[in-house]
Amino acid sequence: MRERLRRVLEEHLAAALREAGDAGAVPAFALDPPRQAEHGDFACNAALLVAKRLRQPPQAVAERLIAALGDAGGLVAAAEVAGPGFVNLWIADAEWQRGLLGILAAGSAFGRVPRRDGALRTQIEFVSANPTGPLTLGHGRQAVLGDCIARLLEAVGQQVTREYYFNDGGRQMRVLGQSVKARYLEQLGLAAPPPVAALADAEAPWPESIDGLPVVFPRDGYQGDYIAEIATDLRACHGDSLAEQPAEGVFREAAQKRIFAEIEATLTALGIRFDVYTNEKTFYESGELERVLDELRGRDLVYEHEGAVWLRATALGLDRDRVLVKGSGEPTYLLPDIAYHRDKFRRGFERILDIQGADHIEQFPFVRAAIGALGCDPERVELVMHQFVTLTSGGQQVKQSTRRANYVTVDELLTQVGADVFRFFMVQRKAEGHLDFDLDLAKERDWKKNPAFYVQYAHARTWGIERKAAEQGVPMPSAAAIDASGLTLPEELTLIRKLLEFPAVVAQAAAACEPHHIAYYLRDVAGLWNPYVQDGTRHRVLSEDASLSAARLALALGVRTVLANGLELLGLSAPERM
RNA sequence: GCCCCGGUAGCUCAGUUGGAUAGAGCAGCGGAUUUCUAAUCCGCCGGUCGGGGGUUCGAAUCCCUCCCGGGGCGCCA
Repeated sequence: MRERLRRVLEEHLAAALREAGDAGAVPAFALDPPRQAEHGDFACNAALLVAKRLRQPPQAVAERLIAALGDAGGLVAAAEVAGPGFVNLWIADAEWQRGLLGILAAGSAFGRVPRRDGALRTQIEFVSANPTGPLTLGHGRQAVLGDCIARLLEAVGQQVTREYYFNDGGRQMRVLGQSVKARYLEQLGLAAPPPVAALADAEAPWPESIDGLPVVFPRDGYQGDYIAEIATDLRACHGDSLAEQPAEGVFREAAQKRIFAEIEATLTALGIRFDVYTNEKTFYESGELERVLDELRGRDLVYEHEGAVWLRATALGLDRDRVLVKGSGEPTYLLPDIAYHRDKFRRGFERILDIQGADHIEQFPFVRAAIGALGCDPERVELVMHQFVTLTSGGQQVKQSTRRANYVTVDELLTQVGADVFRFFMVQRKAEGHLDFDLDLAKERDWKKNPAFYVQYAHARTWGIERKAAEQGVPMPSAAAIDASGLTLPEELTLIRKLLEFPAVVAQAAAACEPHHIAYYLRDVAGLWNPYVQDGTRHRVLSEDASLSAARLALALGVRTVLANGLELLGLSAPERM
């Protein structure tokens, strides 16, 4: 409808410009629902934009535009010039009613509009946590954010691959193995646990031994309880027979295996499935690291300094150089990351999206620049950055400390609030801002207060009405033969207008990779629908008037369609009753 | 010191890529209904958009500058 209107306006503008001897193109003008309902269904600023070129005051241009427009073939019910030269347009009721039928006809496809720029093959990498411990709230936010962006891109026609990149070698995992072995030895009475005070404070003295027993727990070890649990499991299976085994072997492997299984279980509980898991080790084993290094060297982007191999990033416009291979001969994370990103291109992805926490963004420009130097188009690699999550409970911020393993995990929160609420809260803020997770509000079970339930309940209500209709023997309207002309109340037309905005909201959210727009939009729809149903004294959906009842049932189906499709985009369930 | 991200109502945050009188939820206040310390409905209050300058018909939005908060600036990932 809006596009039809836009085309008509464009024609008239082009004609006016031609008449004035201006051969230039029609500028891109706004045609949007204004903030204030009194300003019409759509407001257009075109007259303001071309006034100068026509050498006429904007108001006069607007007047002429309206005169030329007429009723645009029954589309427009009224038009006015307002303010400095806006054209406010009112759409005929019948058009809105027709629009509702369009929603019902499209069904689950409503809002899923493939964009003109085609079905890109898109790869989206997120979470990518190494298996050293349970997922934290920051990971949780990234997991939900990445998955929702993937859903949005799919909705506009892109072919999305969800990918998780990890490293089960390297220093982190070495320390993990050492941590588990230390707990194992402690449980067997062969080692002493480090004092609590020393663990809590990085500056505190670290004893070599206590009461004749050695302290083997690493200074920078992983302190979470899950480490001790893994050790306990090993003891249950193998008794004390592992005491002489190296930390690198069975300890590290057992820990990695179990922790990864837990991460996958958490992601499954969140409703997230990855298509591909890529291990950093792949690039070591395939010799790809050497090749990348050689190619960079061939472009004079590599040099040696103090025993290390450096990337000459300053030659690529960055502010400093970075180490690719440490003096120990071990690559830093940067080199495999470059190899990995090139691999993404080689696998044929046309668009590459990295979701990263604010602490990792420093890395991105280097990868991107290096990729560009290797002949890949850096424009195709995009970064979505997100800030951290703080947890508030009882008006107080819950202190989180990674070092002391004193943090709330995704799992813990999921058992308290459930996946739907968790997802909604995580995706409801824009990514670049800090997210304050209000635990009290998340645990609130009153649908009126908890925004996730508020939306879901609005959906469930459409089913409640359908059940009521069935009880009363009122048939649901069949999509082919709906007469929506009875929907004339202002609140009904407002609702339809809102429902029809959905495809534009999806398109915008997808284009910007900003799923929070969907969350806000759904709350708005629910905020119109819930009071409409609640206020049953003024207008009941089901009444004596059979055709009016049918029209309002159609409205309920329209609301259900939009809410269900929107909840799906956010990965929330759309319950039929609550 | 340098880089990135934020600063909008008491709190948590939106603000459609420059549009008209800046919005929502919660909190607060008032009224209505109501058989309980509850619940529901309606209404109200609430703002120098961090400060200052600039760009233009028009700025929360774009540019410059300063202030505040978070994160980063490693041969850790």
